[in-house]
Amino acid sequence: MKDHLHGLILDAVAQLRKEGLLAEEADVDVKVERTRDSSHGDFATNVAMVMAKHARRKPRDLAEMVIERLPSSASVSKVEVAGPGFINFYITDDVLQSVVKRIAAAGERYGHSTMGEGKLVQVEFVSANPTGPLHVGHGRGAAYGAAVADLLAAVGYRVHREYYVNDAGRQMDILAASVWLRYLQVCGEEIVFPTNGYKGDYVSDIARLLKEREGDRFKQAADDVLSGHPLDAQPDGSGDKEAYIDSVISRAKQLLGVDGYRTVFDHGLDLILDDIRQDLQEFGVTYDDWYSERSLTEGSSDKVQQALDRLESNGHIYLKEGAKWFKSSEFGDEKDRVVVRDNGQTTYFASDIAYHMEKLERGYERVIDVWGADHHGYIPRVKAALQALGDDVSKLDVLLVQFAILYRGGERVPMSTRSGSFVTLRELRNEVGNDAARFFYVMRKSEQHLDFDLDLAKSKSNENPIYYIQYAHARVCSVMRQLEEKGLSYDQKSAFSGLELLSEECEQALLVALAKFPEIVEAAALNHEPHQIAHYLRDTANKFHTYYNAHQFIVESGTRRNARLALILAVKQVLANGLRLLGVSAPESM
RNA sequence: GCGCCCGUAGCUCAGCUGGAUAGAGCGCCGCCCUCCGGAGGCGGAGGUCAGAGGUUCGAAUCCUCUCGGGCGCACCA
Repeated sequence: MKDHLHGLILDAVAQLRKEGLLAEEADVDVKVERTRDSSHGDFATNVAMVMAKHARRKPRDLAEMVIERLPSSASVSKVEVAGPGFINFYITDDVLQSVVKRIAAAGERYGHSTMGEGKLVQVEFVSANPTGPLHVGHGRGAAYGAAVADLLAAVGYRVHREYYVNDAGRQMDILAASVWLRYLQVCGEEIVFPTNGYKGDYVSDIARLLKEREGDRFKQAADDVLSGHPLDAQPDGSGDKEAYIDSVISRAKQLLGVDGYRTVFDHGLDLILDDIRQDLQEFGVTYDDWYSERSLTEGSSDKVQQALDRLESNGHIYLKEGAKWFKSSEFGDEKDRVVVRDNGQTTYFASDIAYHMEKLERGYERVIDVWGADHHGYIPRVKAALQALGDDVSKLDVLLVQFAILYRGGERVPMSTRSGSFVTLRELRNEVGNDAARFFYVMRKSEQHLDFDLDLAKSKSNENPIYYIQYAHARVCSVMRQLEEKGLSYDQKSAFSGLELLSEECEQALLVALAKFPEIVEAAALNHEPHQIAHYLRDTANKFHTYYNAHQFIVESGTRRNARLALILAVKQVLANGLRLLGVSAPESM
């Protein structure tokens, strides 16, 4: 419809030019938008105002001139000048009501489009280190990333969902060491646990399972394991927890041997990864690929080495104090970054360069990374690396997700990862349910801090937006059940022949809302803003509830009854489609 | 100190990439069930869009500065 009107306007403008009433140039941005207020018609354009200066005429006069030259259209019932010079268009009732038919025909595909033309897009999200269960912060990334991916798929992109598994690196070594030390405790050794180890109970669970599976084969005497290290951090502030844990790790590697260490390491990794995978799946979040960091260096080709070689041959690497540095400052980063440490180990950043290089090699039209906002400082260096490699940086979009803060009884719920007292995603899901969790996570703009009110999410009342929307859906279902109980049935043919009966104000408002849905989905997808869907659904549910209170659907007149039922069935369809894009269920009854 | 995000109703937030009198929800006040689920609806009060400049027909929206919050600035991941 917008495009249709846009065409009409351009025709009129062209006519004005032909008549010499308008200069040739004037490359202006003509917009056709939905009006916010129905007293302004259905659509409005700003042509007259943006061209007024050029035409040296008053906006309102120019608007009149445009209107006079507007080709006639069967879908437009009225055109008028308003306000400072807007041209308002009124759509015919026929066009307005036809949305009901479109929705019935498209069903669960209503709102979808082919705008993306099947182009490949990759969305990488969550990608939390497999050093422990997901917590509520990861949950927001999961809900947001999944919604962004689903939205892009809905508008016609081919979406590849990926989780980057950091199955290498120091954090994982710390996990392996933590598991092993707990294992030794299970074996009866007296082990003082390192301050910097992973202290969560899950580590002990993993250790017990290791004992069950492997028996005593990894057992070593506590003295051999813990003696001769630098001092661990002490309550008085002395000691160095980092140096201590690193030393413990190398002792573990030495005592267990390559194979033994790898077995312990992978035992922990696999169990945690399985847990994460299951957690996400239960949350309705699935992936096409779990991409292993380790696979970048293992196997036939070493991607990290390739990336570094490419940077080096492009002259962007230099040596300083025994380490290899990437000149990222030449590409907008605030300073240069180490890619190979003086001990010969490549850094996490080096892996990330290789990973992003590899992503682009795979031929995606767009590569989207969803990161926690605390990683924002990392963006310039990754982009710098891609640029230095000669890749097209503009293909990479990094979306940041701010933290979610939980509130219970008006009080902030304390969260601290290291102390082991964090709230896991699973705990949250169990407490408020998947639907409320998915919805609350995306109901705010992603770059906005999220106050997650646990009491509200659980409450079954009008205060809770998720119940409000789901209730609207269930209410439609309930009406249909009621219809059946009265021995009546819905007749679509009759309904479609009587759509002109949908002339009540609240019916018109609903029709407009339903017609807007595809535009909302498109905007939400392109801007990566699932919260737009959440707000739209709330608004549409409200229009439905208003309708419900004002009018009876199951009325005597068959045609009117069917027309109204057609409308509320369309509402039901749109609510279900919208909720599904957010990963939320649309219950038939509650 | 430098960089990123954010300051809109008492509270939590929208504001469609510059448009018409700034919108919701909660809370507060007052109404609405002989009727399809009251887990609902309607109305009211409540705002100097943090502040100051600028850009233009027009600014909550874009630019600059100031003030106030959050986060990040490792040879850690």
